[in-house]
Amino acid sequence: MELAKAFDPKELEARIYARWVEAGYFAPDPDPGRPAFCIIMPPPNVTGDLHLGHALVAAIQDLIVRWHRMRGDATLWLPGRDHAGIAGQVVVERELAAEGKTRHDLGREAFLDRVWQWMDRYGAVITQQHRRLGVSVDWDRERFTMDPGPSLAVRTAFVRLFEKGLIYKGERITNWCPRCSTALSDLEVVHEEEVGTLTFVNYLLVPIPDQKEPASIQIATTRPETILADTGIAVHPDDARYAKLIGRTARVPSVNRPVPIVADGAVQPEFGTGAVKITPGHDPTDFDIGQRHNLPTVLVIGRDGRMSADAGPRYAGMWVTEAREAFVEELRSLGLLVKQDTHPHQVGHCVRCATIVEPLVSDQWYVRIAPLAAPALEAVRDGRIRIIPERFTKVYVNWLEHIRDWCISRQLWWGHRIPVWTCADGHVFASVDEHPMRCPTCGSADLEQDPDVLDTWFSSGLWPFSTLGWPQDTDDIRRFYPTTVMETGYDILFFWVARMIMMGLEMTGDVPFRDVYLHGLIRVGREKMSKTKGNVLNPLDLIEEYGTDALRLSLVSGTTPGNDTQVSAERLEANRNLVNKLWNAGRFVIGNVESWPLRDFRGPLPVAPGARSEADRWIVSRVNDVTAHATRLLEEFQFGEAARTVHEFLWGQFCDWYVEIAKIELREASTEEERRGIRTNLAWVFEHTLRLLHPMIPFVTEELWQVLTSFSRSDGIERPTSVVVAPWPVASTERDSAAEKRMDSVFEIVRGIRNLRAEYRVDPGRWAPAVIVAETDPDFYRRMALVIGQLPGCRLRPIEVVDRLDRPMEQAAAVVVPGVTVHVPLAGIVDVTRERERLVRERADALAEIERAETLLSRPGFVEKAPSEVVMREREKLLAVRDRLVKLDERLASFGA
RNA sequence: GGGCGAGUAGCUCAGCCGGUCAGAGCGCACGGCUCACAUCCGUGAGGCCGGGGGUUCGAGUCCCUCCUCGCCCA
Repeated sequence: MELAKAFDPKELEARIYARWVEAGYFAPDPDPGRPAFCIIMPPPNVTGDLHLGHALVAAIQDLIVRWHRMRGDATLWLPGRDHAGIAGQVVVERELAAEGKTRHDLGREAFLDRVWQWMDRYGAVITQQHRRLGVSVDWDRERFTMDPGPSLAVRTAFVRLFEKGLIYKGERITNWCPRCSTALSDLEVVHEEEVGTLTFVNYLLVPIPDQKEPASIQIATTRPETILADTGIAVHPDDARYAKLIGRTARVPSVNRPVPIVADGAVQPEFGTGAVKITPGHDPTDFDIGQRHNLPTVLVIGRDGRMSADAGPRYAGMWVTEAREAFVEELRSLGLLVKQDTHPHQVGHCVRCATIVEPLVSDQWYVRIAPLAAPALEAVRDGRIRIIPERFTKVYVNWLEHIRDWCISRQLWWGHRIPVWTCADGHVFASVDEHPMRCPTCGSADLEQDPDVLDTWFSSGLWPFSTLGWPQDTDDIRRFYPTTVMETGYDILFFWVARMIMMGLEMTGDVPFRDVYLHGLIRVGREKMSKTKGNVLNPLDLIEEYGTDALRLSLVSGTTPGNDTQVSAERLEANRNLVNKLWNAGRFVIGNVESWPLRDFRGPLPVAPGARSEADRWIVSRVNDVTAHATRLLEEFQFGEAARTVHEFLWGQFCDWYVEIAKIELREASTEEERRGIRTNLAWVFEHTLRLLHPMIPFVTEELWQVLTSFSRSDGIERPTSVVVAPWPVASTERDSAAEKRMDSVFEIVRGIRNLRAEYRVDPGRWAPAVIVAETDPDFYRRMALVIGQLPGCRLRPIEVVDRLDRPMEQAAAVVVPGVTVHVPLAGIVDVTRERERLVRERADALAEIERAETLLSRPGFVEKAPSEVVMREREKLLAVRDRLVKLDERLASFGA
């Protein structure tokens, strides 16, 4: 088998993915005995290409899903797409605009046809992109929010809420986007600080004949143009300055409307003058105050963002900002303008188009949210749903405790049409039936459906169960609901996660998922990635350049739960290198394994005891440790740490040490039996590593796994046909601490030798003789001598191993570790003065360490209060370093110091 | 105004329940084409773990406080 010298992802990714799909690995195992594991993928908006954020979702979820599949769970990862509501309509409108048309030119039906065309086209693009990312989703269960199933779920949910009285229509203050020409929910308004103007205005009071009272009251406002719609003035009830004015009547400037001065606790006495104008028609807070005091509502701004006819002929038709200036001029001419101060304040913008949102009263559909929020709070508080990282629980709770009713109607064409009809006689009813024939009240067949559509997030809220077939009682619902993990970005905790929990509990009576894992946002440089900033990295470009595995590894390994993460060329390069390292380690292993008696994936291979060197036992022990460690980290959702753990094992232990040692042992082995033992161990360890890495880097691991296992296909034993469905490794043997201790000592010696050669600038090609004085464990060092001498950077030959030094070693440098001293007589190279300096330096280090340990051990309370293992470890350390000090002093003495 | 997060080697960041946790990658310096890999190998330099106070035998790791930056909510 010839494997390319460098890993080339392009050639094999598509081939491997196609095989996976064809083999049906991504469908959940039908065996009812297996535990069910399910993730519903957050459906990407079908408005354009996938960006890196989607790639992050794919990488993390695929990691979780592949891991569970390998653990033997019946695993379902269900993919989907979202119709994107406003965003979906906007992209098509933009396309139309390029043709000089608006949606009204086409009419509702033809426009919707155009949107569907777009959705089909981009739906296919997104699917293709997901395939490139290697997602192990069950494509047969893919869902689109506008499919018949999810649409039926939407109508069903709506009707249920409607009939329970939890959906109502009302004239309420609404966030209105004049550009999108639709209502928005509170969440779709983003507040940004802008420098505005605070305008102070005098309102004349209607005089009371006998009293000498102030003639006017002064208010402050950031929106003077809405004075035209004022229907009241409010002050704080405890504000002594205005106590006497409560109940009086003031006249609205310009229009001279008489309005009451009311007391309301919502007024902030320290803001402005402490008196505020009340405009229920155009301000949410004022609307509430107006409700409390029965103030009428006047509207002076229309849905197009211009002043309406009710603003009077002088202002009608003006843009709001124009009217503001003009009206201030009028105030000035009336002598009622006091002053204007600059004033930074928060201004709401449409989340989609950044247009300034106009709060105005309009007739919209709302979900009465309190009855839904209470159980949703309870589910998280009592632990039925766990949010990871835990700190977001507080954010979630805080939001739900202060939530307002949810405006769900949108004045759009694209989306789920509100399933409410009105008959000719004015009876209003909701119906699950898409085309009800008659009014259930009067039987009239003259029905008209509400023209509006629902907020996209309404259908998203049903996603964990609408995708599984709800409201029908399907096998999937029974098996996979509640789903197991909801994995998504923390930025849609409110938009989506909270609503799924509310809707799930209301509709199904059960939580929609057990664990919510929130990942951070991808940043490029300092900034959040966004199309408007133009810093969007296209994952497909990165895949072209670095390969899918490297991209995915960069995304998961750079990740800490809930924290934002940066993607950079350096990181991608580093991970591409890691993938290539694995590839080449694979080439080495595969090149050494002609036939591999692979018996059992779960247990350790039976290996002839004589063939098992300390190195073999050490690396097996390490595998078990890293397996246990990585598994635990995955269970804790610590994906980044898990990736780093396996990385360190692969590169820092397997490649740097075990492979290098194995090369030497293979060369030096005297029997074929021994060689087979080493090769078997190499293959065993490497195969384990491939499985540990597969959820993170599926392609390269699959390719190597296939080649590696292809050697063992002729023994008639049935095995997994892919690493995708191979079992997740189980740490099956105990740590071999004796082997680990011995090998650690070898590593320390080797590092010392390398350091010594580097420091003396010994010609790298030159071989030097050495004497190993092993006071402890001399037999082991006799076995290891050839290995030590041949490891990269050592070049020691010949090596003599003795258990005590019987002659003086002059002109030699020495590496001193506990129990062992390696003398390297580098005749003519070792500079006596330098070597003495080096030893003095090391002696100082040892002394410092001794002092540290002694101080620690003698500190009052330490021995009594610290755990005994810690104390023991420190004592051992102290003994070892003392021994080292003795050896160093002996060496120094030989230099006459 | 409330809440959250971050501040650790030149850069980007890990450090879970306090006790080799002072680390990784990149960068830098020096030396190597060693039969898996120069997308590599070896060696090395570099950090009062934002400031101050406290708890503890022991604190990047817990508590308080302050400073800087970022985010969310109102």
